[in-house]
Amino acid sequence: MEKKIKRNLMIEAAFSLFLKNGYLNTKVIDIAEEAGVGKGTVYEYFPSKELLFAEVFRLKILSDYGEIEKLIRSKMSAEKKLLKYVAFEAKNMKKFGDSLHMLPDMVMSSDAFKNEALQKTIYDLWVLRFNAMHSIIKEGIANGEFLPADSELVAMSVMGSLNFFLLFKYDMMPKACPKVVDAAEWEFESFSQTIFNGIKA
Amino acid sequence: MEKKIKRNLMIEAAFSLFLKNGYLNTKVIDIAEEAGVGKGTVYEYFPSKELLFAEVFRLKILSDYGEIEKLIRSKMSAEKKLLKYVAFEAKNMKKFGDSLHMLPDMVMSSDAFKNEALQKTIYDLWVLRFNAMHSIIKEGIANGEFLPADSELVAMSVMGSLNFFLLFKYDMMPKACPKVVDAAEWEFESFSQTIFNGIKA
Amino acid sequence: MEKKIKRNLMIEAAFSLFLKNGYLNTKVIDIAEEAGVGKGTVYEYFPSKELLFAEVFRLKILSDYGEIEKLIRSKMSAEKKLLKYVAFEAKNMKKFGDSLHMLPDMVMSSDAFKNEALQKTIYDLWVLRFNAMHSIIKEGIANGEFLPADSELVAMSVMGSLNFFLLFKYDMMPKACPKVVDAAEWEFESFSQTIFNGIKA
Amino acid sequence: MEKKIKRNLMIEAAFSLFLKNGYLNTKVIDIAEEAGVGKGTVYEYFPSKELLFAEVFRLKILSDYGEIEKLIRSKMSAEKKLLKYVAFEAKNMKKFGDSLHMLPDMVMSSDAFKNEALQKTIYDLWVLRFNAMHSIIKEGIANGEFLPADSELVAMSVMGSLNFFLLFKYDMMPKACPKVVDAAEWEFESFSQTIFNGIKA
DNA sequence: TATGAATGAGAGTTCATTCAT
DNA sequence: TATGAATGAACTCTCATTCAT
Repeated sequence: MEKKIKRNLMIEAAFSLFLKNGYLNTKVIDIAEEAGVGKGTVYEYFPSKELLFAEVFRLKILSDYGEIEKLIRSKMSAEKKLLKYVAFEAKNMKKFGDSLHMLPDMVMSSDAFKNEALQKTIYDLWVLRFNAMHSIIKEGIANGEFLPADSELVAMSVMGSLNFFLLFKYDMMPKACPKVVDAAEWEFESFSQTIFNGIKA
Repeated sequence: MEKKIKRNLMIEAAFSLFLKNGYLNTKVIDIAEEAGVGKGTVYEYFPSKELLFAEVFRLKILSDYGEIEKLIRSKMSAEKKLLKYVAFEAKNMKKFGDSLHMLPDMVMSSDAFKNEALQKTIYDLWVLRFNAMHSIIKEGIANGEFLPADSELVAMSVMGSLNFFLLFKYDMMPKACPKVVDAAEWEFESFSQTIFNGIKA
Repeated sequence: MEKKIKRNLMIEAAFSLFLKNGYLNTKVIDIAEEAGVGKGTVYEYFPSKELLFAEVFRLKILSDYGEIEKLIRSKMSAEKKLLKYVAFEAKNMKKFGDSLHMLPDMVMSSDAFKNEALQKTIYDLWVLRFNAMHSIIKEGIANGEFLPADSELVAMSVMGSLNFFLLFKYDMMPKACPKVVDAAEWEFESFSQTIFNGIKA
Repeated sequence: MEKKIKRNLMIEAAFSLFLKNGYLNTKVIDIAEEAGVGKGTVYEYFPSKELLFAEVFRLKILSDYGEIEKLIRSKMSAEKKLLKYVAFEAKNMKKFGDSLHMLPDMVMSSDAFKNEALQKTIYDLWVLRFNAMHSIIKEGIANGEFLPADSELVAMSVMGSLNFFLLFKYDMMPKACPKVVDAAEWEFESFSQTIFNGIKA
């Protein structure tokens, strides 16, 4: 039990530091100190910094997506599911708060990662999310809620739209062009309308 | 003239290596050797590896966006402009071929970059693209082609959709789930339909 | 304890090499090898080569000057104090033996040093020595042992005389004009006579 | 003739920069630019940076000491000669103005210099100065102006006193302890009194 | 089990000097 | 003769990982 606690301490420390400073700018010694353990101890629990990242990624990011499974299997309408999914992703983003340095490492496999398994893990998140979105879309098309179309294509389009909306809102825009974000108090519902109705008059 | 040629040689060498192996995995000596010059020569032309990247970014990525200005000012319908813009971005993606290791560095400012000017430059590309999309959308809404809505929100949504579509198609999906991509011969027109008409029946 | 020993090993190695070859001609790897440790180890104990020098300077040069305080506060006559001080400086010089390459770095802040704190430390030694000399002279003038005069001026004059005498005897002359030194077996007492009595008949 | 001018331009540029920034912090390209010539041109006139320094040293520092010869051979009293010599050295110091970074390189052979001939040249200046002082002292003792003593020892003592007085006043003290210098408007005559009369009451 | 001292491969950068033009 | 583009040896410092205690 003690062991589990110490392991968790390190996961949390790593998560917090990766988030705040990014993977490259977080040193193993920083993690050890933040967790209140010795540097060597990190290597008792994780084979390398990279695999520690993999574990952080799995536990702090991937794990949340368990909820999605339930959402997919629930009895709501596809539209309702889509709205819930959007809310879920928005919630995920928000929990990172202002420390989004990790995002690039999280959403795309940085070339700082040499470990192929880790690269795969990161890409797997995309598959997982894509599959979730895809099944909602497929269901909506099948039951007539959504316009008939290539479901994979639509899923990709919607997911892309969603992801960039979030990324833009929380990461890029604040850095690139702070004014835009402050000015617009975009609502997710409003965002959803565009998805649902398209842009054409 | 000679000097311009040698400079170009280095830019091309760097671009090619950054693209293939990523920024971190490309050493200055690699670039020098690829360009057929001495290591010191690289520093005669560029003050640092980071600023060489900045120049590669500016010349190989940003420069193409000059075309966009013309597109925006042309007399086409907003819908036509949007389709052209989508085609333009798709063409850009394609030119990277199969070597997309640089993409993460390109689309998001890697935490390997300490130079703030460089970080800004990368974010600026987002602003540039966003502004292009935004003016198309605004124009379409103004002339009744597009549904009335918050133009910034719609622009973001469409751009996100487009970007992820491209990124997915060319970078992530091939790695994460090769089958999906090979199977579906997604057409950009088809993609555009979803954007224009939404998904709701 | 072990740690103190290893630190000392490095200080001694650095001191010996700086002394023999000078600061610039001593590489960090040389110090590490001389101390029998790895290159990285040097950086575990000292933040930079320059700050290692600062530490060597502090421990091997500055520390000795603690004795001076005691001398100043003792109950001897000013003349006796002055003689003791001269002997003290001579002893310091002698301990460098024949390896005096470090002297220029020690007596004047080399332009190889960028660290301002280090430059200050080196200059501070001059202040320390000046102050010691100055208080001896002031005391001597006050109690009538020495001729009334501007005490700072006299202190500077005496100290300069002393320093160059030592420097000449041990560093410059042997290189510039070996014969002079070998021929003359200058005595410090004899030197002191000139200081005390002046040169005028 | 043209050639002589260009050579001089470089000497002056080098002198000025060595003086302001020190030998190590002056790059060959800086000298070339300051002199308004190409970098390669420097090497047409001087075999190396080090030997350029040697030339600067010879022309800008050593050359002045030609005057001394005349002083020595003149018919003044030894005391008068000594006073003149002190004034001469003071004048030399003053001409460096506030840019005294070069002093350490000038007065002691920096370990940045590998060239033995250069090291010898620098030490030779000491010999030259020592010999000048020595012959004045010897003369003074011989004709009864000065107290009988070991002339070499006295020469060394006086020269040291003088040198440090100047060095202290112009280089060290301003950096180490600016107040002392500003406060005391030391006069050279006053300094000479200490030399002549000693300090003993 | 926990530690942190020790390690050294590896990378970016500098700059005196060379040499083709 | 004058140039400045090209060079690469050399050096400091970083930090993930190891391993003796």
